[in-house]
Amino acid sequence: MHWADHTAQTLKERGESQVCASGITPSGEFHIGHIREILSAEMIHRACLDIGLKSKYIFIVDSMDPLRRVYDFLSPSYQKYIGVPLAFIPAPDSNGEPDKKRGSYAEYFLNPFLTSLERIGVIPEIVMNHEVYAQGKFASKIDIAINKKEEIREIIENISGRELPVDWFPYSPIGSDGSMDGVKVTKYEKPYVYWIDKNGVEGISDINKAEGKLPWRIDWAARWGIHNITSEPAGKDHGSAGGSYDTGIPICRLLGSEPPKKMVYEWIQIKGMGPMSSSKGVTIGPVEALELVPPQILRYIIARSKVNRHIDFDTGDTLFEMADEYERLLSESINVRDEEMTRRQRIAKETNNGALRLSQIKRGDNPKDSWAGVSFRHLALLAQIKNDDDDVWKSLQKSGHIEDKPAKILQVRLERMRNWINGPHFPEDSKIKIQKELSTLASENITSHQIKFIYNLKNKFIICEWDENVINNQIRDSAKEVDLKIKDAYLALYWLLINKNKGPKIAAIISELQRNDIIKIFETVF
RNA sequence: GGGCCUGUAGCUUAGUCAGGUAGAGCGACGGGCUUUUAACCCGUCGGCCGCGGGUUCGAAUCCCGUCAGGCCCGCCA
Repeated sequence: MHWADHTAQTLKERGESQVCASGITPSGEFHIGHIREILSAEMIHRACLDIGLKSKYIFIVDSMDPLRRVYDFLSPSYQKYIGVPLAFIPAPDSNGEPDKKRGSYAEYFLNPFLTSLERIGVIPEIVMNHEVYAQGKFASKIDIAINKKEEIREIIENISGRELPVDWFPYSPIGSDGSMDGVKVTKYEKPYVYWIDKNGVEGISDINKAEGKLPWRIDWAARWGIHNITSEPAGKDHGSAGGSYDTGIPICRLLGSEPPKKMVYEWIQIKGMGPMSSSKGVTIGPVEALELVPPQILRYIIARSKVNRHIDFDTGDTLFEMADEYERLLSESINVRDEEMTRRQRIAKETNNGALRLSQIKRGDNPKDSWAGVSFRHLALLAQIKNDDDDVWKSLQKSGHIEDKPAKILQVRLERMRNWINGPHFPEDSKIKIQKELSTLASENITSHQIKFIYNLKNKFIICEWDENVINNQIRDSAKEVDLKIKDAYLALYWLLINKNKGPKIAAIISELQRNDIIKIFETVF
């Protein structure tokens, strides 16, 4: 069974109605790792719906979280916003300067991410945490937290092993300058928290308004109750022993609600895509990823991996493998009869089908409709040797991949493929590089017999029609005339033209190149 | 120091929760397609399931120990 389905089964025991949630702090650019946070929860949500439970998926934006430090992409003028909730800070302009016209810091980073989410079919109910505070929904939790301050302190100290300062208080009011740093609480009289900030200014915060917030560990535990969250997968940073998940569970109960069951997912790591990018520290964002990869396959990368396995995301060979695996599973699903399968094979099939189901953009879409019918590798190859899309389609018709016109999904896929090939993330090994002259490696592998063939072929190439079929016939004729095995003839051409011992149809490559260029390369042999 | 996760074929892994003859893909190799392939089809090779012990009629699976790798415990998913 797929992990999301399994989780849904477990949740069913808890009740008919589920709320799956993710929470992310919009402190900077979103990246591919956040996709796992989102999709882990969203797939559980879908799995719940699929077994007939009621479920909703909410995305809580930690807009009330303070700016921690001045990040590299921010100008030093952000210094004054440290400790200020991200919802109340202006967004940076292209120089990293605060610019009030751009809206809030939180929304500035959030919005493009939401666009990406929509493209992978994730339409969450957005909850801006600062609004929840402003609506007074945190008030009762804040009140309990303050009244049970010592119990909470004990939980955090015992479980996390961390010692809290003597003047620790389970509520951080916003000071006179907007920052929560260095604000000391002096008194609590429901619903008012009295304080004195680091500038010596005294003030009052109303717990019914967004005039302060609960510290992270309590905030998280409180929101589980406020939104009735039943499932919230968390990153391993929160999940490790003594982390915020472990303290959150008893705190949530103390605040009067039943917490979700702990679920921890592993990180996505970005594997270097070759020496160039890894040293430059290129990270890949969801927007960028979606320009290369079809949305179903991006979802599949998350769906196929168990939550506790880390994922090496890279835009090189593994992307080929995952994409082709997706295609293969789609076309395979009718292979074996169920009764002929062993228990293990059945489990594997069930899990795979679950992954495919959850990889669709819209819940309920038939996975088969996302089948392009051509492997990534093959398309990558055609895209490189055929500059015109129509020639790609012709080639696919000829090879029997498609019957007549390419489906929309295939057209889009080719477009993305061209982006990938022309961008920095395409793996070197998969690139076809046309040689300018005979390489040393090639000269070591070409025999005198093969040189005779090339000489013969050159003379034909000077006069023949420049068409793929004609060219191919010339190659075969040439080989026969000098009594060379066809296979060795092709081998010679591979070595000479792309410096490898194998490759795509060589006639296709040659026909895409200029006659004169080919002749020139040939002449470097003699 | 505390803890989590992982270790199965050259590579990526399924199977571990509910113990019952070790599955798959990629790669490699071979063959076919009377036109080559990084297309397509067929086949072959390849695993002391990290190591040692225990429980069991039976262990990749449960228990104990051990080694190796990755990661988290300073609000970065």
